[in-house]
Amino acid sequence: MSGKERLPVRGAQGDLLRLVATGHAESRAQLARISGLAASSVSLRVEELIDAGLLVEEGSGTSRGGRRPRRLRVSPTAGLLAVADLGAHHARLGLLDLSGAPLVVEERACDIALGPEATLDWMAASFDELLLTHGPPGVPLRGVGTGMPGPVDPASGRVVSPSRMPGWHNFPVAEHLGAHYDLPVLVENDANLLAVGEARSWPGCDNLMVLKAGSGIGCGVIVDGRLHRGRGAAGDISHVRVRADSSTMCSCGHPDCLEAYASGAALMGALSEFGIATRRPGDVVALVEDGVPEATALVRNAGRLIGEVLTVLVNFLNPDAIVVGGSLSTAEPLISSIRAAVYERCLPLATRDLEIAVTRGGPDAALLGAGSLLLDAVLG
Amino acid sequence: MSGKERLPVRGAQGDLLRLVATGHAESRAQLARISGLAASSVSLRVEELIDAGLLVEEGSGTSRGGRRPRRLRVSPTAGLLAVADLGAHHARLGLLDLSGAPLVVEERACDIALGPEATLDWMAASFDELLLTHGPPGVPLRGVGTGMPGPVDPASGRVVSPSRMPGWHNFPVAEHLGAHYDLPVLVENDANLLAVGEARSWPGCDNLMVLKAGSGIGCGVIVDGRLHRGRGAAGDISHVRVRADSSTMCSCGHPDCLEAYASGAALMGALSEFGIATRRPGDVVALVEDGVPEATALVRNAGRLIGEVLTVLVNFLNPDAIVVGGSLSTAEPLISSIRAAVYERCLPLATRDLEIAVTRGGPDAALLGAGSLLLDAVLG
DNA sequence: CCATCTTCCTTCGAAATCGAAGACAAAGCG
DNA sequence: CGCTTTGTCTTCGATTTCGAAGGAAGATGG
Repeated sequence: MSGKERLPVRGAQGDLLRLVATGHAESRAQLARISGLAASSVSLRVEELIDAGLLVEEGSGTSRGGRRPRRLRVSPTAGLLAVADLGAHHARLGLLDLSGAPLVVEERACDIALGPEATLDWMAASFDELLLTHGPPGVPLRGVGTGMPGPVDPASGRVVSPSRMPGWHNFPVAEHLGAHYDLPVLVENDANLLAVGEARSWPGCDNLMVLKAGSGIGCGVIVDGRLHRGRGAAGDISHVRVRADSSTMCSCGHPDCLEAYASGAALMGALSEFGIATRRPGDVVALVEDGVPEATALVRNAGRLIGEVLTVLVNFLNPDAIVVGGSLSTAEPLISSIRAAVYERCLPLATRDLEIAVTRGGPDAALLGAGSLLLDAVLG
Repeated sequence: MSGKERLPVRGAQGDLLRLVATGHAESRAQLARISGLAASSVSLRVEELIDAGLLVEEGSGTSRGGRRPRRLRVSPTAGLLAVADLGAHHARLGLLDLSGAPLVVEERACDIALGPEATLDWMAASFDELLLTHGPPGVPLRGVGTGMPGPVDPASGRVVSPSRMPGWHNFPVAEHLGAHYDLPVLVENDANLLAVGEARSWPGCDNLMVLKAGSGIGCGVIVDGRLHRGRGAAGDISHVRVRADSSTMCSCGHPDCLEAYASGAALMGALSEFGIATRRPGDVVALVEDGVPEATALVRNAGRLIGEVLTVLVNFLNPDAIVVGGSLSTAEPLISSIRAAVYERCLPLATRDLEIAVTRGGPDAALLGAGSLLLDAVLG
């Protein structure tokens, strides 16, 4: 593997490179405006970055009434990032260039129940394979990152108290991956990565709640443009008590958690009581689209419960938008019931300019989020 | 009035002065560490600030094994801030020096129902009086700030849709005060000011929820060390739906809002149905301390309801601490029921290091918060 | 086509910042 | 006491950044 050399950027150069890489700026003038540096300083540093082969000039942008800007891009040869989004039974793996744009993305079957060592070694092998088949020769790997379907302590890179990951509790994921690669390693909760990825598609929205509705219910929170982690566990909404007709026990030991009614797993369980078999949350969406009334009713109820929980959070956080992602997000009744509940019950002041919408970032949003966070680590 | 001259600080000088003023640093070495500037640059700028009469050296600090730092303080002659915390029937008014330390604080009766013009003119007159009687001669006023018992749009300085402030909707408070003083003017929600003030007493806690339990229920949110405003309305928890035995309509038009059960006003109303008359939320606390069972039961129930709402927010925001302030905060049963509800129902991961405590900042915390935010405006 | 405007980018001297080296001042310890 | 350790603060030359001015390149509008 060719690529243990550190990126030769520091200080202002790193800032500028990051701004271009993350898509916040694509001309010298924009860089000057956003970074706060003087235009002359920007020109100097950009010159150096181009000489170092990290940036390239590529065509010119559009202008309304002035000289066209010379568009800047991160050089395709500047480096690669290997990123993954690990799910219970499958993982998305990809290579990104240093602008965070994907070169390859593949979805592969896997099984996290095999335990951390087996899964992470499989992941590393998959990365190596991707690099071999799709990595441009001579372009070094600069960082590795992955999302986990459970709580992560980002400082130590460990998974903590995951509910659906037997054998993973307290396993040092970052350290284990770091043994394969002597590079910056990022380990983060999957909903958080989704949130960071989505944030790129919502310019101007500095405060976002990004719901991931799949087998479980996760939520990533963007405050002031940055991922909010709290003490490491922020974003949990799945164990909020909801007002339900019946009374169901959640795996956490409390009754009537949101997760016990509105998660994909809960919906699948409820459907099986009607004698309807499903294998994954996406099957529930298919049933809804086919007009199966039991499925529609269940999804609608799930949306209402989620919406009622969001009500509290919307009044409290007053975000710019709520974004719904995850495999259940394509179920139209889910999002419309969420909308109805939120708009009905929240303060007008909080919903005045609130947008509630499905993912804009596409299926690779979480991978892009991983790239975005990794860039911060790589461009120190 | 002596004092329309701008503070002659800009750029790095302002940053350094702000760090000393807010108490984040009190020596050159600390300034260098926190600001990120080189020690030599810090020394240069500090020299200039001392020459300009804005900083003074005062004694020396403590050291464990090295030369003692020369302690820096903002000069008492650098300027004054006039701050107020407006309540429904009384206001606290004070003068602070530029380190945010109070020179005088007074509590005076007033009535916001008289309308914005009368109230704000009264406030300005009170400020002038304080300056005349307590302001050191020759020390200029640098900024004016006030807290409002209702939602505030901080950008425009207007009060929006206040529930208990007839005649104030959309009134340009900042502009009106600005007509008296040609100075930076700050207008902010009272719970937000309390939160900022409290944050000074919770070093190391970057994420705080500060509850203000008085006639109403407000909440200020500190995320990443800074006040979170969202789109301007963040922090509302009073109109969350709670699980109550009966069904009560709230003034906002929805049933079973937290405010309808747990606010000081609601408690007073409930007590009057028992034939117990109270005039202010503090009277309820006195009844509790006297062991009046109806009062204790009501307060305990209020705490439980508040705690259940906080449950959701704690899991979501994962803060370092919940601070309870406001006139009801001294009622012991309130805080213990809040604690019980939160610790019982929240995720262990979220409550592991969570502290739930009453105000540390004392009665002037909101004024200190106003000072803190004003400093940011003054030391631009 | 030409004057005019806007925006982008560079040039160059002035100013701010950095960083390494060292002076200064105390605490800890034999 | 002297010696080491730790930490604070200043000096000074090298580097970086700033900002004003102007050149470059295109849009706009007669």
